[in-house]
Amino acid sequence: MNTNNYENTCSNFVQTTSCFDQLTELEEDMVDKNQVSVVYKKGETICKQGSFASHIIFLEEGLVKIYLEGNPRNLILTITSSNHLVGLPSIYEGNNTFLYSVSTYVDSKVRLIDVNVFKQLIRQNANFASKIINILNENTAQAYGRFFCLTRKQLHGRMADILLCLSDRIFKSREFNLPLSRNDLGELTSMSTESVIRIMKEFKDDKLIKVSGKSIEILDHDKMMKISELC
Amino acid sequence: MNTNNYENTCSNFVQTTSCFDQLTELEEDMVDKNQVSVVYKKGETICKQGSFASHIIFLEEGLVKIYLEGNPRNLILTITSSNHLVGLPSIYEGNNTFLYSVSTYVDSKVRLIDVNVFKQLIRQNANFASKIINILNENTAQAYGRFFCLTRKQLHGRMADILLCLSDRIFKSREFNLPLSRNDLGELTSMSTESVIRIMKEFKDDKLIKVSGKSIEILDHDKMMKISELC
DNA sequence: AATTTTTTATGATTTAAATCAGTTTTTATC
DNA sequence: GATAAAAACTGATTTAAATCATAAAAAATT
Repeated sequence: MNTNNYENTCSNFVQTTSCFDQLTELEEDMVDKNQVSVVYKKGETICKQGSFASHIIFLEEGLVKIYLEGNPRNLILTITSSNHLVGLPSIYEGNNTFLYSVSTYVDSKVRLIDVNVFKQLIRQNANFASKIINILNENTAQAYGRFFCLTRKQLHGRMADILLCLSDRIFKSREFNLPLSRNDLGELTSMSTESVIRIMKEFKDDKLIKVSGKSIEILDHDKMMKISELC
Repeated sequence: MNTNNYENTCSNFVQTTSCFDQLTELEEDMVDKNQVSVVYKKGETICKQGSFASHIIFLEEGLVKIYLEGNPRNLILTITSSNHLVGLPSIYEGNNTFLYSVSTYVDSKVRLIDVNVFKQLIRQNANFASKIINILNENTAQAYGRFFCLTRKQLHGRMADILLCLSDRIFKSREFNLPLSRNDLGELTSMSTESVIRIMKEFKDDKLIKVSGKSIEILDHDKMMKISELC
């Protein structure tokens, strides 16, 4: 009867460019003049938890993981694709360091916007601030869902959840080329690489997914949802 | 060498009345006219996840848990004491339902503020919005810390973390009367009641804490910190 | 004060998932 | 094209922590 309704928790869905629509021409100019574009190669670190947060990161193109550094294991909070803002919690007054680290899964292009410009815009433009609050709240909802997923679901549920999320939210297609290793999937689902391999094999044997090389296809979306809900 | 620096993750520290200081007299009036005071008895539910969020909750006095409903087990996101705002994620446009449930550990007094008034204030007063963003970011930082705690630390580490948090952040004293049962502590630390009892006994035997009835005293704060960091 | 209910406590057993140890396959590099 | 390195895979073993079973103590109710 009562299932756990926390699915697709690895990433946000809505794109977050809309906040910039709230700016006046003058304000847009201010953003333009206080930002730089940077290209990162696969595997590079965009920002490091604890370092000074001088800028907000806008991911123009690419795929990144946002994670808390841990010993011995990191904790991935989200994976984020194109057109999302990253590092918003850094605008918190009284803490000018990054809450988390960000690194790339694939070659990625970002715009770095001066954090003080961002703070200024929030103080002077209430509509912009309102949109930022929306983004923060959306991020929070996603984090809570993922929090639930990782603490309450078992291996199969977590694996199903991530695969559905990759399909539905990141690649927006039943079939996709996954630029992640089994080890990456382990980090993402908070399980060992061996468990990832075993469960992927089970899903494959049960005809829930089709795997060939880096390509993954979701064959039975409904059943995957059920596994994600119950396990 | 490299320890995990996520402690005291069960609750926020900073009190959040300061956002109301940003309001004009007129705006304060608007808040006053659109709020009601309600008293809840111990164990009562203040709001239910998924129900319509018509108001923001300001906890004037009491102690509450904020949690995600789960089957078979809930997930406590935070416990919150006096002078904190609860339910801010409800101001997210496009989702007018509560992200989580809130219920009381002890008799509590709250002020319920109309959510539309809140949204209006955010749109018209950028300084108020800025303070709200600060609160949201603080909540996020706390949630991430707790997320790490529950997914990466083992039983002893989680138990030490919660006890320190109760001492440092909630009761602000080495010794305190805990209005929670061992079962409640289990829900809070994401472990079984039996495990809580066993670990509490170990801590007691090792002279880390002193327990008599509902009273708990932290005897060795340093060692507790170390257990929280490493386990 | 007696009885019921709840909470705390303790030991034995089970279980989910990690770790370990090793092989095969794929990818990268010389 | 040969060699090295990384990634994928498989089975056996270990481990952390839950569950189960039961008892004792404390609190609540009659």
